[in-house]
Amino acid sequence: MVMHNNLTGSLEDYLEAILKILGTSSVARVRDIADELHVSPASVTPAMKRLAELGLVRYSKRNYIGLTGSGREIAMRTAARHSLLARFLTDVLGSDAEQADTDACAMEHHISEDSMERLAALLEFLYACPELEKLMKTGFARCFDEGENGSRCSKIVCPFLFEGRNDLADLVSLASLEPGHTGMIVRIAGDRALRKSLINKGFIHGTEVLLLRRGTESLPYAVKVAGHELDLPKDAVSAVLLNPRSINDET
Amino acid sequence: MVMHNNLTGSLEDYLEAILKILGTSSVARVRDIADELHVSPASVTPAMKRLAELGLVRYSKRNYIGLTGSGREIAMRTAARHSLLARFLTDVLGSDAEQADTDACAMEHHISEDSMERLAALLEFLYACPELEKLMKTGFARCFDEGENGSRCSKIVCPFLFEGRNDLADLVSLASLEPGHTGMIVRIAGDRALRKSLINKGFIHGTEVLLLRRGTESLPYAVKVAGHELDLPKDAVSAVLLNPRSINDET
DNA sequence: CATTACTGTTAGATTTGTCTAACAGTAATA
DNA sequence: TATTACTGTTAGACAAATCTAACAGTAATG
Repeated sequence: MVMHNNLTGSLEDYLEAILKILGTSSVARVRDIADELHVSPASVTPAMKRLAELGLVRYSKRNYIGLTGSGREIAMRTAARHSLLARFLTDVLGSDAEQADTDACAMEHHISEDSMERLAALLEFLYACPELEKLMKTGFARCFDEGENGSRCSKIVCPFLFEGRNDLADLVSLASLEPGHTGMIVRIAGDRALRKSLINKGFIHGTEVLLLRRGTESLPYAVKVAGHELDLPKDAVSAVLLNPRSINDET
Repeated sequence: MVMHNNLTGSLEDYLEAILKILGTSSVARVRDIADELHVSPASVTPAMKRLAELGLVRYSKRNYIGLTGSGREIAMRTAARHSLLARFLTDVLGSDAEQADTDACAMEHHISEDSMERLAALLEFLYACPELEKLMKTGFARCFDEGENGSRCSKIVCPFLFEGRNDLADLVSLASLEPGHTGMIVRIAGDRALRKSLINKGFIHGTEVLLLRRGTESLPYAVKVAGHELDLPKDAVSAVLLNPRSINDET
C-alpha cells in the first residue's frame, strides 16, 4: 500500500505519531510511539530503521527519536488530512468525536491531494456565512436525527419555503415502469430504513434495473438488479426513481 | 487490515469485482476478475479459495465463479460505499469522475457504517431542495474554481446577502497575540495557497501555537507550533485565527 | 490428430507489518 | 554491590497479498 509520498500507510502513521508526541513531550521514545499506535515496541524498532534509511527520522540505537525536515513535512501533511477528515465528520456530518477520529485514521492515507483541498475549501465555504453554516449543519443534523426523508426534511429548515422538487416529476418510479423495460437508478426515496435496505439489496445510484413483473399492493414486484432477480413489495419499488432518458425495452 | 465484516480490504475488492462482472456478463471467470482489479490471474485463485472457505463465493477448480447470498450482500454493501463516496466527491466537492473513483476505491473499505449513513443522508438532504442544492453545489464549485477565500466567496452566491461574519470578531489573530502567550487554532483565513502552506507548516485546526516574538511588515514573526519553532511573515501569522478562550500565558 | 492459443493452477519468492519470547543495556533501589 | 524494573533490540514466526515462471487442461485450427 504505497502512498503519494512513496510511504506506506503504516510508516505515515509512525511519522504522525512522532509529530504528535513531539508536540507535547519535547522528546519521543520507542515506548511512547508504541503506546500511541497501540503496537508492541518490537514493531517500532524496524519502522524507525526504515524511516531513518529514508531520511525522515533521526534515529540511533537506544536514543531519543526526532523528525528531519522532510519527515516533519510529511507528518504534518498526514496530520492535516486527519484533522480535516475528522472535522468534516464531526462538524458537517455530526458523527461523534471518537467515531470520527477512528474513521479519519483509516481514511487519511487514501484521500488524494485534490480531494483534500476541495474538502478544506468546503469547510471554509460553509464557515464563510453563518446562515449557510447553520442551514447546513444544524439543518442537516436535525434532519438526520429526526430520521426524516429528504423531501420532507428540507421543509423543516429550508429558507426558500420550497414545497418539493418540480424536477422530481421528470423521474419515473420503478413501480410504474413497463414490465420488460430497464432504467438507471438516479435516486432512492423513502425513509432511512427503506433506503438502507434497498441499497443493501443492490439498488445503487447509477445501476441498471429491469422490471420483470408488476405486482399489486399485496403481490410483490419482481425485478432484476446487479445480475440478480428478487421480489419486492410495492412501497419498496415505488421508492426507486429512474432517469427517464435511460429507459429501454429489454426484450 | 481487517474490516467490519471480518474481511480484508482486498477480499472485499474481489467480491465487489465479481458483483460488477455479474451485473453485465452473467458469468464471472478468473480472467475477468484479474482484469477488473488489475492483478495477475495467479493472485485470483488463492483469493477465490479463501472466499469459498468463508462461504462467500461458489467456486470449484476451472469453473465459473458465483456469489453466495452472504457474499452478494457484502459485495453490495461495498459497492454502495464506493458509489456513495464517489458521488459525494463528484457531486458535492466537484472532483472529476476518474479521481473520485480512485479515491472512493481507496476509502470504501475504511469508512464506518455510521458515517456512511450520514453521508447518504447528506446527499439526500442536498437533493431535497433545488435551491439548497444549487447553493451548495454550484455555489461551492464557483467558489472553488475562482480560488476565492471563504469570506469573500459567500458574497458571490449567498442569498442572505450577509456581508461577513460578526462572530469572527471574537477570534484573535496570532499576529495580535502577546509574545509568550499560546492559543488554539480554530480557523485559517487567507487564500487557498496561503492556507495550504500554513497547514503544511503545522497550523492545523485544534493545535496549540505559541507566539515567541512579534515582527513587523518586514521582520518575520517567530512562533512555535507542534514542537517546532519557525519564522513567518506578518500576512501569514495574521491569517491564523485563535480561540480567545484558549489564550494562556506560557511563561 | 497435432499444433496453437488461451485459461487457470501451482510452486516458490518477495514485501510488509505485525507478534512473542528472549536478551541486553541502564538506572534506581535495597 | 546485587537486585529489580524498565526500555529497547533481536530473532524467529506468521499472515496477507502480491508477483513470475512453469505447468496443466481445453478447445479451436490447420
